[in-house]
Amino acid sequence: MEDRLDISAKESNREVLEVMDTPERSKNSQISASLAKFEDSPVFTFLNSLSPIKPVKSTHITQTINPLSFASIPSVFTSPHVSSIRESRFLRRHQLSDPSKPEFSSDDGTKLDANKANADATDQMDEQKENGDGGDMAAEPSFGDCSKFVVDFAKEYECASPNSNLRKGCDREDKDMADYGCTSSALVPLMHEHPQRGEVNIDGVNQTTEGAPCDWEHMLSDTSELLIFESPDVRVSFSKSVDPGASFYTGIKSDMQNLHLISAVDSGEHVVEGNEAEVMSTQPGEGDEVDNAASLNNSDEQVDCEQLGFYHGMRRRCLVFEMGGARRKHLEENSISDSSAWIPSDGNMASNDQKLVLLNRGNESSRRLMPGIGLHLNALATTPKDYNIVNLDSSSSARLLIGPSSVVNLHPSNGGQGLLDNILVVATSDRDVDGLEMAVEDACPPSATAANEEINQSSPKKKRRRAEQSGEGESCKRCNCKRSKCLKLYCECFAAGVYCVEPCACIDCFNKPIHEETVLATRKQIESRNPLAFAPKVIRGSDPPLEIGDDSSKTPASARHKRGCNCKKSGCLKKYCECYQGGVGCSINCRCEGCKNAFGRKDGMEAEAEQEEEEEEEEETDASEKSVPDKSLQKIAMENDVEQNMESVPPATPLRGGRPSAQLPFSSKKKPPRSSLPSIGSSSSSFIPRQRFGKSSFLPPPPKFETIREDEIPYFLQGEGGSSDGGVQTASPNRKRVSPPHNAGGGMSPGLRSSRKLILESIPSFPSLTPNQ
DNA sequence: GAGTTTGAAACT
DNA sequence: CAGTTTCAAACTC
Repeated sequence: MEDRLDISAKESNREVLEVMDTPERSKNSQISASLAKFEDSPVFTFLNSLSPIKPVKSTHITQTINPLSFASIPSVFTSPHVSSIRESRFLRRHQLSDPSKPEFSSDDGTKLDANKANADATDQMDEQKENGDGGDMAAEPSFGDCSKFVVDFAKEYECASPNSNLRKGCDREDKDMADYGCTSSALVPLMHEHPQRGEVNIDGVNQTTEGAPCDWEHMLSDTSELLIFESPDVRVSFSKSVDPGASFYTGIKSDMQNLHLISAVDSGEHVVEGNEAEVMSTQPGEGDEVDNAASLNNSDEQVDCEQLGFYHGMRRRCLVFEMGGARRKHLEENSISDSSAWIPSDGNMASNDQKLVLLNRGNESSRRLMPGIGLHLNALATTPKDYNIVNLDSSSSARLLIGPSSVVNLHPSNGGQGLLDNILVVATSDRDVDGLEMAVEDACPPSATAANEEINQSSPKKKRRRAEQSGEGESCKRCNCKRSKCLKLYCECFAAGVYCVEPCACIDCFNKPIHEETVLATRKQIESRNPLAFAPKVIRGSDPPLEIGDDSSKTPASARHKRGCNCKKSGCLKKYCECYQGGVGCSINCRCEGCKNAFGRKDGMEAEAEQEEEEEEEEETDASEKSVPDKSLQKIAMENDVEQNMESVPPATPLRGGRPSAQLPFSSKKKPPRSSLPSIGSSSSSFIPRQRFGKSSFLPPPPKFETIREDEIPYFLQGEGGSSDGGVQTASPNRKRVSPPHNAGGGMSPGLRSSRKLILESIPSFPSLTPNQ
């Protein structure tokens, strides 16, 4: 009895002494006295009799208690229920706990807090002692303290740290991490470093720092894992009550944590993250983003921060037309910075990849915005489903399928580059992403294909050769506007939604960040006139061309120019033709005459067209068409031969080779009722390859325009497109014939091609979609 | 590199 | 909405 009381009293004193001083001592003495009295009380005696633990010396206590504590622990780890309880406790503590143990954390702590914390701890211990429950109870509380530590630390930093605001960001994250130590392993060491701490806990439970520490460490380690693995709730709760931004990031973080869980070796990290999440969740505003971003990866936080800063510093060439995009952009930036940070750091490739993916996913899920059409650049082209993690093998080649159109291989060796590519790809698929592209590579146009190609060409200079080679440079917009001030769609840059850059030879250019307002205003104006003005011009259906036309095979991936061309003389065999330029075949939307598009002629050409056309148009087209087109075709054919094959696309050259006779008929005059638009349902399979290899598949012109998958088109856009298309179609002579009903598709989006679409739809492209049927 | 051709965009 | 003009890219030489 005596010993025990003494011990406890000493410990209490010690604790208090550590923090406070004289006043506490007197208090302690008083406490001791009171305890002595209490000792004599019948209740105490009774309790003692009940308690399996006998008042023994500290050494004994240690021995006895450890086992007990362990006994309790296992249950905790194994039982979800228990864990949940623990979680609740964790949370509760979090709420109730005072900012505590500053002494352990760092200099930031305040004395008062420390005292308070110690006092609490002492009290707690006393209570435990009084309860006479030296076994599980004792262990539990102490254990709770551990978690409490974590939480408190976090909280402390959040609330108590004088610098909290100022230090938001890298420093802070860094420090927090370090101080908290929050990895399980770190946490334990912390205790070691502060014997007092150990005493505190020990008092009620396990007295010494000897021997126990190991167990503790182990225990804590497990605990940390528990917290992370079994307490998703905790993380979630963290994000609550936070500003949206913070929540958002936290959420992402959670995801990331999950990912980490999968691959991470160090469980401790999770604990840290948990705390981190909490901390971050409480931070308001912009800081959150920064902090979160910085802390996306504990191990990389520092780097991330740097990266972040770096990235923020980067100039964004893309036009930001929508706020929604802005945020997303932010995220992407983060992702990029993270990834870039990872690149150098290497070892984390795997995790990095994962993170990258997560980020993207997070973006998509949380901010899938389909704002204005204007952002066509990327936004329209992306779909969550498109973000697939094909393979996250860090060791060999992590393969990420990011974005609708591209599959990128991340070879460790390739490392940075690969990652970058991925990022770029992602960017490509995302609306705001152009910013990324720009940042990394100047101003590559949205077209996924082009982007990929460009990107692959490590040298930025390569992009510029647009003038040199028609085929390639296109991806990067470089205008040469003289009179439009680059504020009209004439300007490729502007049309692409990017700012003009150095390589541009434009005169009097207003399409620069400096004139952002002007640009935005102009853009708005244009959009008001034509909502689809900035929308992707090419819609890529994922399914194989459903078009039945003879030349159907020609059209790769059933992609179509949204509006269709209006070529009269080029035979759709030159870049004058937008369809051709976009690497897609002409469709019913086209009003072209004498279409010879190597990628696919107008649909209608087939049946009806042929008949009528034969009659009407043989004359005109023959001569002219053949002359020019032939060259083009030949060229195309060659190109196709070389590069094609990537897709299942039928042999290039379809057009001429396919049916010369048909050509004539093509003349624009009549279009078959069928619509050439790709079916909505589409397996991205065909699509992806195409994208990935860009021009490879069909050849010549790398798509000049950004493309979007039809199924990805937002409703409003579809409607728009449909109407607009329809409008155009109806407007054109050809169209009139067809005049597809907007809603012909039935439930389908209004805009898409009617009749054909209907048919296509009936054929389930996606399993997921069909289930209903 | 200059000039021509072409078709989209813009305008009336 | 049709016709015309403007524009800049694509193309040719």
